[in-house]
Amino acid sequence: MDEVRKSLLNARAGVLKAMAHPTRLFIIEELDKEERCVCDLTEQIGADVSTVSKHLSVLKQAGIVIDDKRGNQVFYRLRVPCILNFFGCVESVLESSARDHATLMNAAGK
Amino acid sequence: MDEVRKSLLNARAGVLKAMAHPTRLFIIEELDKEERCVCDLTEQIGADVSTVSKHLSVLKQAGIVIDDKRGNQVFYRLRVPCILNFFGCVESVLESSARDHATLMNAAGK
DNA sequence: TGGCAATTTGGTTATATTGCCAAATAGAAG
DNA sequence: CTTCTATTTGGCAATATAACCAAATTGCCA
Repeated sequence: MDEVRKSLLNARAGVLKAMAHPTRLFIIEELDKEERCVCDLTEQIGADVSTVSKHLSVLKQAGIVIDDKRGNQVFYRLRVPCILNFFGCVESVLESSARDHATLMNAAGK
Repeated sequence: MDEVRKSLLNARAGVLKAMAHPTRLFIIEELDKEERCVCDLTEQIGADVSTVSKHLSVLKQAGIVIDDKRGNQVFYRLRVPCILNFFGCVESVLESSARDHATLMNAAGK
């Protein structure tokens, strides 16, 4: 496989991998509404602050969010809002899976 | 966090996780062109057949591809072509990362 | 039927991820 | 300057992924 293509695929996979976690998807959705400080996200998520902080650093390193320190709080926001446009398609994957599953169940006489 | 929302986030993360690997992205791109048998993909990828087969089963279980056995070959194709629409956005994440990185480098006088 | 070709599955090892706790940092406020 | 609050970092244990090899499976075809 072409070296250029390989590194492009690696880069893309990196972005997807950063998104591929329920907590991080939650963060992305929340940040799409408006910026949030770590403390607010932590309260919403209900996990340890250090855990949330690490999720945020994964998103940051992937280039998905950007941080802004004001006072002793750090506010995060989405850098690339188009990210959420993807979910319509993800949803259609989920729906067609469910549909096929139902079809199979019917075919099986359940 | 709401239980319904939690399970939706889990489902979405599952689809993303299935995509978040260079080899699987490669497969998705190739299948977008036309269906392929495992042997063709294996040759293009240059990994062990069993490795490719496992990647395909990950994609299949996530509902991204569908398989069709004909003779002693198995052909895979995309179930939801819209998947590739996402990459424009992924690319913009990568580009803005690169741009910011360059900006930082300049600011640092490199 | 016996054997070949394509694919999947099981097993193993190496590596990566996740979540929590504890400790380190950074800034605000007294 | 000391303390309190917000956040990040380091470390650890549990779990998940990924790649390969070997073995099992499935369908052709002689």
